[in-house]
Amino acid sequence: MMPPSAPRGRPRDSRAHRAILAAATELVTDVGYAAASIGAVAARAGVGKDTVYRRWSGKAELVYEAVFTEAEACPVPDTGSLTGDLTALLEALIQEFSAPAAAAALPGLLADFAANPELQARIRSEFLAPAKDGLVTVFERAVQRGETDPNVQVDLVLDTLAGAVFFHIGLVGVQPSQQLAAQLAAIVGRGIETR
Amino acid sequence: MMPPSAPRGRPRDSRAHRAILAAATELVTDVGYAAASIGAVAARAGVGKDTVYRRWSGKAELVYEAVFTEAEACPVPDTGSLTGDLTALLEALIQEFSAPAAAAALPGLLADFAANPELQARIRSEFLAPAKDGLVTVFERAVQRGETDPNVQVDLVLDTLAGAVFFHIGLVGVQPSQQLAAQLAAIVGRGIETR
Amino acid sequence: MMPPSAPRGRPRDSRAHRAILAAATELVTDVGYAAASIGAVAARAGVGKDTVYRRWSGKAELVYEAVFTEAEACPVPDTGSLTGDLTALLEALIQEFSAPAAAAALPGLLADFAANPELQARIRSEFLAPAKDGLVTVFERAVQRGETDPNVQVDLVLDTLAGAVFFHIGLVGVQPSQQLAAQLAAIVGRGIETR
Amino acid sequence: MMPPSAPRGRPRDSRAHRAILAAATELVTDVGYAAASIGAVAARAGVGKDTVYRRWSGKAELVYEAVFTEAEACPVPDTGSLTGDLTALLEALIQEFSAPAAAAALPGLLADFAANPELQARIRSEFLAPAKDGLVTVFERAVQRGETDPNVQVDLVLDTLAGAVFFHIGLVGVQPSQQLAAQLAAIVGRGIETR
DNA sequence: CGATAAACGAGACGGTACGTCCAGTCTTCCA
DNA sequence: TGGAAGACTGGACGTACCGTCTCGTTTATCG
Repeated sequence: MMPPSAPRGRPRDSRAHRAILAAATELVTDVGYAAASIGAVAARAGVGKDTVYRRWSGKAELVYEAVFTEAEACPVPDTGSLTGDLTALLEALIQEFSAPAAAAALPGLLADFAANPELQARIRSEFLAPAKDGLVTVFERAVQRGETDPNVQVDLVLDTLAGAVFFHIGLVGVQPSQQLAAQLAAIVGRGIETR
Repeated sequence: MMPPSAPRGRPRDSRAHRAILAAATELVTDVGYAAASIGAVAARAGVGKDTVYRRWSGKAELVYEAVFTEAEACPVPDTGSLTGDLTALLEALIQEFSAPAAAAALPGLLADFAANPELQARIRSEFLAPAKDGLVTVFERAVQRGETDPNVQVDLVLDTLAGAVFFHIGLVGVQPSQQLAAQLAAIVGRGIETR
Repeated sequence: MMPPSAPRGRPRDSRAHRAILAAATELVTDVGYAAASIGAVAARAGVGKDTVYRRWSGKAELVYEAVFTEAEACPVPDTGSLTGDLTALLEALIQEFSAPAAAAALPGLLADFAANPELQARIRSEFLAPAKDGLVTVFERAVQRGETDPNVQVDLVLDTLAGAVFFHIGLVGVQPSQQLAAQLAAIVGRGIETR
Repeated sequence: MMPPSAPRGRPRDSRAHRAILAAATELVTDVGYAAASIGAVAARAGVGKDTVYRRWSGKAELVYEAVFTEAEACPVPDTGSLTGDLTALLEALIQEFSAPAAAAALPGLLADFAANPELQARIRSEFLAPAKDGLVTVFERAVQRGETDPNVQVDLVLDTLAGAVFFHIGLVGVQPSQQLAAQLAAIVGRGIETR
């Protein structure tokens, strides 16, 4: 096993790292994803452009990390019912997507990810991974309770929930109502219940 | 009131109009939405840039019209059951979204629409309008059959269906399976059925 | 014969052309050749960088045209003696080389020309062409007067005179004295006289 | 007076010194002066950039030392005639200037020296110093022989000879002919002879 | 002998300029 | 007047160097 190779040369400055992420978040929130250029992020962070490109290969990767890596560590909900669990999951998803920076970044960010085959693969494997983990756990419990049967298509349900929230909030620009999570959970939950 | 105003001077050339739309469709399909510039569209159409800007105010409007105005005139399905009708609607939607030009254009196009308040309003009023009309009719019939109750939130269901298809095809890049429409219709249809 | 081909499209703006040349001359005089960037020239001229690159392919070409194209149209001197004619030619050369913009530009400019094979050819054919024409005429008259013989190596003499002036003024940075032209003319003139 | 002060700390590595000079010479010969960056020299020498900057303050100083410090120790010629001595001096100068590394470096190197007041002073005091010493000696002998008179302007003759060779070889790119030294010596020698 | 100090390789740092591309507008000639 | 051509200003792109700095490591002298 290769050890992480002796780290030679001057180590990267973590203050610069954080300053860039903060600047990216602010800039996207202020002027939008399309108008936020890497040069402007670097300038606001008080950093050279190379220092940005050394860490991220483009705007999409940078903004993704800046906006969607607060690792919310939200515990998988366990309300006792499938619909209740889905509602809780959706509430977290809605909150994440409707945060100012996220709402400003999402459409352009997803477009850039979708346009690049290498990044496209990361949409499922990183973007949706936490949600999927939660969803799998919730389904396992529901199967044990007999609420649903084991061969539910988790990926399809995940795309449906994420797509619904993204379209509703990110594109159509609707201010998410209090009941949104419950309403979506009701539709999808009942749609996959046994019987 | 001004009558349609005596069309003074040389009338616009409809061949140019069609050439531009065709060039836009080809270019988006070939190089993607982001890399398709207005200058390149004009050059491929054998047209000056101004001739494009005189008719459309930007890439988003142009590509929207080029890719999504084949007026599919598809009649509202009437299969006798809510799930059947939804399946038919979804099949049309999936076919539309997975056409080469549409798949290439959608993410970037929606991002540009979402970023511009003026265009954002048109996502619902134009993009989704035909689908919504069909959905309303289908629901009316389902209410008459007693399959569902009258206060279904059409817009929410519409966002869910469109979002699911967009995420599945446009972003994650999944080749749409034969059963996709039926599977989605089953989930959502059962989710809004009475009882 | 191809006519200059119908000049289609918007013609180039001669005001921009002149503004760029003026800005280049000023900037070279102010900050020196090395520190004068094309971007700075464009900015000072109130012009986009493309407008510069559309006309000149690099800093060397631009500065050459800006600094050395005042077509001095100085008539070939005819003082009656070889040494007198050479003195007059050298006075013109010294005046040209010691103008502020020229003195600031020359070393770097010649270095850039020398480094590029394509430009290197132009040093003789353009830079030194007017001086060479004058020198040839002066020699013809001297031959007729019997002062020198016909097989003088004009190019070598030209390199010697230009090199001497360039080294003295351009490199060593000596303020050219009043007698410089006469002194050089005396050395070189006597060196090529018959007997 | 401070003695050379006990040299504390690790002494400089003379292998690195030589490796840098060799790398600089190679690089200038291979890619030219302008394209030879300090970073590239350091990399080729297997050395950190600081190790270069610790010894030389810039590319000009480094390349000057790399290319023009073979201290050729050529003895002042003594052929018995002014023209003969000049020919010998010029042959040495031509050989020095037309060596591959020197020819590649000269124009850019002189431009950098000329652009920096501090370095400009060194052109005469270092670059031309050996040649000047020889020239002075040659002139002293010529005066003793009665070939020329004592108030010859050595500096001007030096600039003329060096300028002629530089222009002929360095800029115009002429392959130096066998007779070049003799021809130049003939012109300048006769030009400063008594009578 | 251990402390101290400088040089070393590597490479990250804030900057500046590069030359290209595109946006959206303007200006010319031709039909 | 419409249209093709193409020049216009402005600005972002991603790359390359600049000269400085900060690491961990090595090699010397000095107390």
